[in-house]
Amino acid sequence: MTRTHPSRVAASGPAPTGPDVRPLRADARRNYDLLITAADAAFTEFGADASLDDIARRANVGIGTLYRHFPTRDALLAAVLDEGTAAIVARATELLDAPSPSLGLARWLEALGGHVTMYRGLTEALAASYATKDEPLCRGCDAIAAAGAALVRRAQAAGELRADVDPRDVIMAVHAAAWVGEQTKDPDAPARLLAAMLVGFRDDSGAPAAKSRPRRARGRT
Amino acid sequence: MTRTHPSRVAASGPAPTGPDVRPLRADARRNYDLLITAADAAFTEFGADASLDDIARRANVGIGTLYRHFPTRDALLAAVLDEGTAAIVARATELLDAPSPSLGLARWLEALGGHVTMYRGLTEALAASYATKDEPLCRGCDAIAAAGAALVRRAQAAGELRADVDPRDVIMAVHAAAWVGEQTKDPDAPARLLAAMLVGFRDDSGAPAAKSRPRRARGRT
DNA sequence: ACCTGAACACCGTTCAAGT
DNA sequence: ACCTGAACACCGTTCAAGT
Repeated sequence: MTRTHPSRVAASGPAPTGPDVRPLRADARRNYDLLITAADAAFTEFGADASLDDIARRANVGIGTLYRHFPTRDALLAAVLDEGTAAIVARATELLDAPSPSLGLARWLEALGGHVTMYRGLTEALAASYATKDEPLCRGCDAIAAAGAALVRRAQAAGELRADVDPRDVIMAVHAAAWVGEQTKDPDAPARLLAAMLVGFRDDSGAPAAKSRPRRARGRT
Repeated sequence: MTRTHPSRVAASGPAPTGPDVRPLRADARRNYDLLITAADAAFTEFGADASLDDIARRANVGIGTLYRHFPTRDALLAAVLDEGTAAIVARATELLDAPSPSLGLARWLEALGGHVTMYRGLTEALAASYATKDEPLCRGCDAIAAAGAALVRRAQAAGELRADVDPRDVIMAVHAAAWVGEQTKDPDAPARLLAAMLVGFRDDSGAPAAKSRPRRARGRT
């Protein structure tokens, strides 16, 4: 039983409508679609770290075929998210016409929060790829970042947001709040924390200089 | 090469100084200590998801012995963190005497941020256990939560923090900022986000009602 | 009472063989 | 050109056999 995510756009059938639609052989195209559908179902049921073997099995496709189409998990995830990414970007341009800049921004951040929590564990994958560019998953990052930046700058121009706030911080705030939502049982915690950050981005009162010192540990490869 | 974490207390030798120190056979005790030492090294080098096999190998101990002493990864993690947890709690009682309540709180949150980033990936493990109680890793959670709550209430009593702020939200804010620090390359991002949240917790101006709707996905078991 | 390590289950990834 | 699935490497966990 897969419940539907609030931010899911009416699944208009799997469609590789990316900018790079080179022609595929008929069977390859069919397998691509089967994989997208199976992946969406598996990610929905098990989270962003669902078994790739299982996805291939659901799609009635050899595991090698999955790897041929999507050399990495992130590539598959990116493909599945394509529609949602496009929807978020479109929503941003809509909201640029909202009467209140800050409210328009808030609405968009709400939509973005829904998008990055489409699958359990997705926030983490997205945030990580957002940091280390050139990852396949970050294919839509620039578009989303640009869309968000436009809304942020509009709110800043209207004096409804501090001028020195980095638009990327605002987007990161949504990810952080979404992450909290995955960790805690309190369904309102993400909203409270995001609201607090937005107040902090708006008000000019000097915050106490609380620094957190993240550790730069060596990766395990 | 393992770098030293800023918040690491001078490693005064591995010591199971927990409240439940039932006597162990000499060899068992020795293995316990070897495992703690090896685990700390492995977690430092590879993060909180270091290979348990590798830890047992480093300790010159069978993998079964590791599981006998620490039935779960979280149990091992909790044991390794014991010293740090005690230090954080002690620091809180110290800071209850700080001249400025809000500054004392800020200093403590700084220390807490260091603690939860002792190993890469630790923030996530801690935050998750913080939500779902009774986990072994959350052995020190109550103590830390209580210590933080005292500092929060002191700041609230002094009017330096909004009265309706949940102390757990403040602690969660530190975790969220620490998580951001693990995702991004920008070393100042966690400090900026935490500062913003603290301003939001202090100021009374109604924030735009930006809600993020977390998804309650079914676990994979 | 405690230790050991083989055995099992599982997953990701590659690649030689097929069509 | 694309598909398949066996093969490999790796990891977590258990448990029968040992001391």
